[in-house]
Amino acid sequence: MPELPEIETLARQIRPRVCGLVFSQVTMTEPTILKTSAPILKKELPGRKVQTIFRQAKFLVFELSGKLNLWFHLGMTGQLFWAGPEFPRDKHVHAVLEFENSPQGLIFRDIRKFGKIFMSNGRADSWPEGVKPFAKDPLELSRENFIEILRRRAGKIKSLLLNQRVMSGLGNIYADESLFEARVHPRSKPARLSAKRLENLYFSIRKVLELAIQHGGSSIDDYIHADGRRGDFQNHHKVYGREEDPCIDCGARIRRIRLSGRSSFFCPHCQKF
DNA sequence: TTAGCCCTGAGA
DNA sequence: TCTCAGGGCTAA
Repeated sequence: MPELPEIETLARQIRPRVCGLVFSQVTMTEPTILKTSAPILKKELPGRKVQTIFRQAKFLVFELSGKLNLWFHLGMTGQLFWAGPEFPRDKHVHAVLEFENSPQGLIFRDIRKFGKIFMSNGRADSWPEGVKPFAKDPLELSRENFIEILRRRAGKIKSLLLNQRVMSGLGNIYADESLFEARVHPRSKPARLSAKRLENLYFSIRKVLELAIQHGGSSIDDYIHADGRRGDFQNHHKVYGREEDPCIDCGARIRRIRLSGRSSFFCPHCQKF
């Protein structure tokens, strides 16, 4: 569930706390989370300084001294937060990253274990081995690029928005919210939508993402901030999770359909093909 | 393009 | 005990 706004929020919160710190000790208890061997990570991280932290697609990337980079993907239920030794190490805590001269460290906790930690060498923006590069996100894309990318694809608009090789950053929640904002039906085919409507969708996506970042993301089940607080944007969802509720615009009942194996919430009256 | 898989907790 | 939630990968 952590999508672009949630990862961006985390990056902004973790950056001022962690940049400049030097890793001291690393504890890994769940091998499936780690896409780099635990012994290598335990050996490589201590002594390295965190230089920058940024978001790339739905990944949180730490650029370290000595041309080493640490990539986090939170999957569905992943949490990365700043806590001291008093925080209970329950069975869902899979990694603890500690720093020199700091009583607090970073805890990686993930109930469903869809999250992953990767390591890469060289430039911070070069993708880790074994990860097929993700596409640009809608905040990076120009309006012209956005329209061109969608127009040359077959398939339904919602499925394309969820496909991280088409564009990255959107997940089920923000795809539904953006399509509602643009009044576009999730089963629409982009090739059949006018340039004007695609342009409208482009600006709707950016508006929804930026508003969600301002609200610190959405906390539905597990997503929390680096300090343990929750995001607020779930209170502003207009269609996601609102099946049978009245549309805030026209009063029609919000419907739910299955698309790409995911629930899609939309207003059958407002959202047109 | 779609189905199934990974995974766990919540709710029926 | 069964079903559902879904990010991203793989196989058909």
